Amino acid sequence: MSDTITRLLDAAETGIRLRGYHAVSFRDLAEELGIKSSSVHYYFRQKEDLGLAVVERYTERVFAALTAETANTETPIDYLTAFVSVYRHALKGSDSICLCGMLGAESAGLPEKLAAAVAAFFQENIDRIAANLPRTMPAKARREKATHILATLQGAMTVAASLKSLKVFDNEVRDLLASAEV
Amino acid sequence: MSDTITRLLDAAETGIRLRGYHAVSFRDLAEELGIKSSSVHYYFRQKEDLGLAVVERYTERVFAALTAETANTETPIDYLTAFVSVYRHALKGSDSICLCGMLGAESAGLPEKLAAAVAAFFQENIDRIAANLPRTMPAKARREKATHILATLQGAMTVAASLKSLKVFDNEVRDLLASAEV
DNA sequence: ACCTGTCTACCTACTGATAGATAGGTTGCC
DNA sequence: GGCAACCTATCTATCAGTAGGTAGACAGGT
Repeated sequence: MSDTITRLLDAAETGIRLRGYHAVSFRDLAEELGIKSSSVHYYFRQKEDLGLAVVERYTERVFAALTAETANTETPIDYLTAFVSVYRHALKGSDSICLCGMLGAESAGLPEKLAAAVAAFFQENIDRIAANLPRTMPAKARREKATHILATLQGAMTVAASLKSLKVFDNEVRDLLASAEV
Repeated sequence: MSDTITRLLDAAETGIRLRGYHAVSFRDLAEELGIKSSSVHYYFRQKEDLGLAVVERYTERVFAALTAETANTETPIDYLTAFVSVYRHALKGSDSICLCGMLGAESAGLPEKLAAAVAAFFQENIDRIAANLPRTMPAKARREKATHILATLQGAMTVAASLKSLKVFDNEVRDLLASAEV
């Protein structure tokens, strides 16, 4: 993948995660990269294409990290701990919330395909968590618990970002893990 | 308060909660009301002023509802149940997330005062919840638990909105209340 | 000769914002 | 009572700036 595309995706991702989809413009991205906005259109015909590419790359990256981090976990609690640490790492590194946490909030104002990609990201997260909850729980309960865990994670990032406190996120997560010790 | 101001605040609040601050424009608001965008500026000199007014009114309304709903609760679990139902009601009525859930996510891209007002809203929520957790818990633990509850609530709304499922929110909340029975 | 990546130059639509006009209502004073 | 002054709520017209998007030229590498 060309360097410009990577830099473009990086800048767009950062912008969306910090300020939202509608606050990111081709001109700003171009300026950040030292090129012209028409050159951005060379790579991404429409803004929607760029947004889709950002979500796609993000989804792949997160799931790759999730797969790697949780590879050697044995108990549900180990799995969750590893799972959560992936998100914490993301929050810590960039001081911004989950890309899909932002886009999920904005979803009513997004192009349909983009909103669908975000929903798919959430669903996949839920499925993965559910699959690693104790086998003793009924499938439905696992799904619901998994949704709860994802929602808490997303909400923790939002509240932590607003209150500008990474500690808020950590406390969240501790509570989450404690309550998961079924 | 003049009818136009009320309608303006209503339209702005709906727009922000559905699509975000940056996706709301004076022209769209004006058109919705059947007036000109310059007339919107008559009431709110700058967009920031409008945003501030929306947050202010929302804050007052939510806390008034919270105060009323939780007035006759006795146990912490009763309090939390009532607390959560205020948010559920809001979600159900409008199919949109908490105003401050949206603005909190966008906070890095908002005028400073607006971001501060949103943070204050979160803090007040946390304080109220914490004050109604069991007295047996140490103050610090109560603060953290309260933050956890608020974050879950906010996250549940975001995920529910993206997956277009009110049920997601209900499952969240059930889990939340279950885990709160200390 | 073609392809890649970038540029200049431009378009239309929309942004938040301002100036100045207007019509109608209210107030205060002689 | 009548009139001047002011206020309210709206308008028209306009601004500079920015949005996303397009067409066509051009340089360099294959």
